[in-house]
Amino acid sequence: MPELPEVETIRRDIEPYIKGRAIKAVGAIRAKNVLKGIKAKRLEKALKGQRIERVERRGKYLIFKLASGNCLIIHLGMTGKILKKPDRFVKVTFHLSNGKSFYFSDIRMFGKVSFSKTYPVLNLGPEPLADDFTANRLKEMLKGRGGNLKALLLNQKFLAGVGNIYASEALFLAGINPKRRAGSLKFAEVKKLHKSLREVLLAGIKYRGTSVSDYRDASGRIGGYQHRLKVYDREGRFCKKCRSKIRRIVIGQRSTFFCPHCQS
DNA sequence: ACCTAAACCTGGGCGC
DNA sequence: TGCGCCCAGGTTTAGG
Repeated sequence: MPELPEVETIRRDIEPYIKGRAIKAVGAIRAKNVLKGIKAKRLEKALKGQRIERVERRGKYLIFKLASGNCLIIHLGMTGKILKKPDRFVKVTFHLSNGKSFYFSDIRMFGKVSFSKTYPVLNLGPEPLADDFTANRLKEMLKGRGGNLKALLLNQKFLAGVGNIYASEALFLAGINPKRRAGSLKFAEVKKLHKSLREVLLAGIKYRGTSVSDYRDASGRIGGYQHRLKVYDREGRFCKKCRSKIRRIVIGQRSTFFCPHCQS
């Protein structure tokens, strides 16, 4: 489910709700599959009494920074949610010192909850919305890459936070065919792609994420960007620019949507 | 480096 | 109603 804009929306929802509060207790229900590198008992022991200083996002990861320097790390996978009110798929419950709680819920259990004594090393590419991600930097990153461009945009070690929806949308906005070789882009195209990536991610945040199926914010509400998608999930429908039919192809086992006319 | 397939899971939608 | 497919915002691993 959640790509950079969805994770950022959740981060902004949850930080003021939990900031400065201590974790009083941790509950785990059928959570074995979502706890990575730590068992429920040890996680509770490690977190108990710790004050949450801030919530950061790196790529698609949420990093809950604790006053001790320890970190709670959550990746939402495909269907993971952070909720202020529980639903029937809650796997881990975090009870806070003020009597409130927040919940990690996940139907498919591709999400992961982990703990680190220090700030985690996540091995991710640059943050697309950071100032140091420039068109020139993207040009250098693409140089000599022989693989498929759209597949590369989904590679978190290449660029952090872009997922299947925003990759298709950015390529449409840039007018670039998803089947292109990554290293074949001319600088004018690199500049367009750079701008488009930032534009679609910022718009995704502005409209509080894309709910084509499971995504919900921390209050359980749907996002708004699904109404603004230009190509994703629009196979067979008319391109909003040129009225051609949007096509769906598969690249690297993932659905990829594009306009064959605007992205020739 | 790069590609493919499969695996991890559950639930919803659709055709029959 | 029900069964059997197919699909899904992600990541990892194995093998070629």
